[in-house]
Amino acid sequence: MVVPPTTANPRPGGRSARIQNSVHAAVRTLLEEHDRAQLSVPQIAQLAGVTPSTIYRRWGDVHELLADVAVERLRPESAPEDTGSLHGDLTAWMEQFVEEMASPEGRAFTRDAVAFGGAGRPACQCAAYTREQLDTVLNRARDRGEVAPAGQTVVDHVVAPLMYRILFTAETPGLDDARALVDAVLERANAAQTTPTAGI
Amino acid sequence: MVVPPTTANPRPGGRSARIQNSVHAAVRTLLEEHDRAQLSVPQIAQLAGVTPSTIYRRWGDVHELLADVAVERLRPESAPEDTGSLHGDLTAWMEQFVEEMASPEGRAFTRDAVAFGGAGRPACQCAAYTREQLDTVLNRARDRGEVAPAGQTVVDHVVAPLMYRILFTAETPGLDDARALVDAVLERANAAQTTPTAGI
DNA sequence: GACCTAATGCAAAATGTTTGCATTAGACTG
DNA sequence: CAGTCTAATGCAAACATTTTGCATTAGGTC
Repeated sequence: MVVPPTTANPRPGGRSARIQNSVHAAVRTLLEEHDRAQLSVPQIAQLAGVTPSTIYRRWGDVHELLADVAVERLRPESAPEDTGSLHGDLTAWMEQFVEEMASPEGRAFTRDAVAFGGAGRPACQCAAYTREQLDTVLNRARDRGEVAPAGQTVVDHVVAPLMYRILFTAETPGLDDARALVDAVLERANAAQTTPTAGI
Repeated sequence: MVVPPTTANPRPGGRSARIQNSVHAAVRTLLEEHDRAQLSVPQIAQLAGVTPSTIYRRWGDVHELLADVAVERLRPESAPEDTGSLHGDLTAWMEQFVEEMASPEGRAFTRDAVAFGGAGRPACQCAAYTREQLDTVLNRARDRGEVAPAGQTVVDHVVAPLMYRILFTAETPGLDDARALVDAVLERANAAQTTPTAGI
């Protein structure tokens, strides 16, 4: 195996794209019923109507294919909703995020994305999606004149704790966890603004 | 495949233990030179001096074996060092933690542990190790009469942000990142103690 | 419309995985 | 300490998956 091109699609218009869609669809279908552990390339190939060797050549192995499907699945479909305030926007977005990620399917897809970390691509892509959505919310707030924490701060103290629970513990974070973390980070941002350079 | 017993060892005294050690050692050896992707069970079996079927029966597949090795590798070897103060203890421990986890090998082992999440065992075990070490440090501080944040708080706001960077981004968190997060969480704990029920 | 490249299908070869059965290590009992 | 019993291992054959060379085809380019 050399370097499988994965998602990058040199000929997006034609057969390659059709096959990619077909294979992705087959994987999603099979995942609904079968366990991940007993998901085979020949099986996927048959449902997708392609030869196994095609899958091996394009994706390398099942895990890279799963990671590819996971990234597609975890890509946000729309911009975060505008509720009129930072607190509202962030709460709404994080609630949706947790609901999506903490579900059994979300957890599994996230693990798929993390697991194949060769060059760190799939997981990085997911983190980039998240960061993009957050920055949209935060910039919108700044445009309104609200005080907004840095994007990195929100990732560190809201997203990261939730993802840690999802990946490393058996517990399922709930909407209330998300809300509490959002409240805390915004409270701190406001406190820091009210008392600038608090330490000196 | 039914339910591979994995690490649980009904007969810890004898041959089973020898074989487990031998196989683990073989995996660690092979990982030093070969890429994870081209690591095969027959190869491991040969180096360990066992039959492939033994590995399949005990571990199920390569990934579960890798996860098993990862958990062993990520198990702390000793109690956190006592530097005389919470700030010192926590800083020292987190520095060591980051150094261990952010290295290429640490990242890879962590991914292995997270990837095989069937019942969530391997990753949970790692999180439990971390929590245990943290609680040791925090309880030690409380015994000294120091103000210490809750273990969950430290996990959420120090460990989680670091792990998020390790798993989801290309960046390598440094010792300074760890120190900054520790400083911040302790500062907040002290502030909360100084001004109890700040909100009311 | 003719050419050119890269992706696909096909089939054979190589490799990896599973399984039934015999054997052995080690635990337990008296 | 010997006898017995259980579960783990080895072995080898059956089975499945993965790789690879070659012919073909889709689709982009001039």
